[in-house]
Amino acid sequence: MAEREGPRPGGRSARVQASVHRAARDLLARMDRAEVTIPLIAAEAGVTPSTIYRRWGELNELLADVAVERLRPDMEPVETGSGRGDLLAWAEQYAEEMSSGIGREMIRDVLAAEGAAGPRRCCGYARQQIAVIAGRAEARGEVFPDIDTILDGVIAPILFRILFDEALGLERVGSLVAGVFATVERRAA
Amino acid sequence: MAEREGPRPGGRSARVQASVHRAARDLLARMDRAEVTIPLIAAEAGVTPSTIYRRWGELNELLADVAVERLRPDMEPVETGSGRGDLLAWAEQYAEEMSSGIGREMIRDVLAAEGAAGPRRCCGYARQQIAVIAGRAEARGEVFPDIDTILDGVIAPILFRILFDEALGLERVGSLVAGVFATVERRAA
DNA sequence: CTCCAAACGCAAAGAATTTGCTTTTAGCGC
DNA sequence: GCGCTAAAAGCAAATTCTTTGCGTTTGGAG
Repeated sequence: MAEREGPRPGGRSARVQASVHRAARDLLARMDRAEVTIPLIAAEAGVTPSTIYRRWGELNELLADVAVERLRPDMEPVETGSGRGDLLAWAEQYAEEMSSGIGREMIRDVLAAEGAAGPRRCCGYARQQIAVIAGRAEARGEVFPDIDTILDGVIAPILFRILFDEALGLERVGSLVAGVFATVERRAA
Repeated sequence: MAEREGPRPGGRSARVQASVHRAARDLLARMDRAEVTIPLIAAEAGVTPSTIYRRWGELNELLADVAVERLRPDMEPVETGSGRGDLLAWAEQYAEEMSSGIGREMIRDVLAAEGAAGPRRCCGYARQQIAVIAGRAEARGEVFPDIDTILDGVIAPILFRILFDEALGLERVGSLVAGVFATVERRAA
């Protein structure tokens, strides 16, 4: 589906990356995020710290890398029979995953890294999933909101509240979905 | 207006905090963000590093502290004659400030810190400013959207795009404002 | 099979962080 | 005013993390 960014699979480089990623995930699960250091991860992964420093530069970059990978959706949105139902189900699950403690931390890790590549990829993941739902809706001949409208009207508030305020409850997520549909349906009429 | 959180003004503690904040701001303006370290800030501020370590713990916390302070609005939203005009003007300025390089960095600094206190305060700043606009509109007897509606419908997309995608242009900000007004006006009719 | 470039390990040097102890300072009761 | 006290800062040693030079290993290409 998407092309890998790293080195060819199977090489030494790929093995090291995999074991470092796994070590980081394990340590994050086992101890407080503030206690995790590069030397620790290196020891857990069975490599020397300098290897990690040379590849990732600093802890934030590595953790961001790990977080982006964990944030990648591992399945297609469930089908409920209608585009609106699909979107609601997917958005509710998205909101729940993201507002969990671990989800919140992953978002922060992604945002804390240097460039904008990580956040963009995460945005791309959401866009992709919504595109799948939109495609199915279109195939059924339904009216369905523009993807950017959904990003602004549903995803943005969910993430904004998680990051800056307090996570939205499921019923508020439902209202957001209702909102983007109300606008598009009114426009279609 | 709001009570200070720090120690009493005028004490030694307050002087140290002020000089450290100023030193951090100066250094951030003068050099790359990745080059700024606690020992550097300490030297610039004329204190020992251990003072900073004891008070803030780590660089992120200090920078978040500085960023939150810089993000605090320093004036009331300008008056344009209508609530909608006020909101549009304020939102456009907000979007511009936040999407500038320095604004983006400050947001990231705030989000990178440990607790949720910093982000909440930033959200509170926006809420406060919007409340001022809403109050003026109400005094004129206008229909005006709920503050949370504006947070979700205008602020959230602005920040979401800055953080995860690409900053919105001014005309898109205008669309967002139009959107929340369309909904509330339709409801009022 | 041999060579090459990329990536890793090792270890020393350099920088940041932590910590115990001492000294300073601002506020408080007398 | 005058000490007294608790909080905060300075200092310096110990620890931990980060950077870097150099030799070695490894996987792939010719």
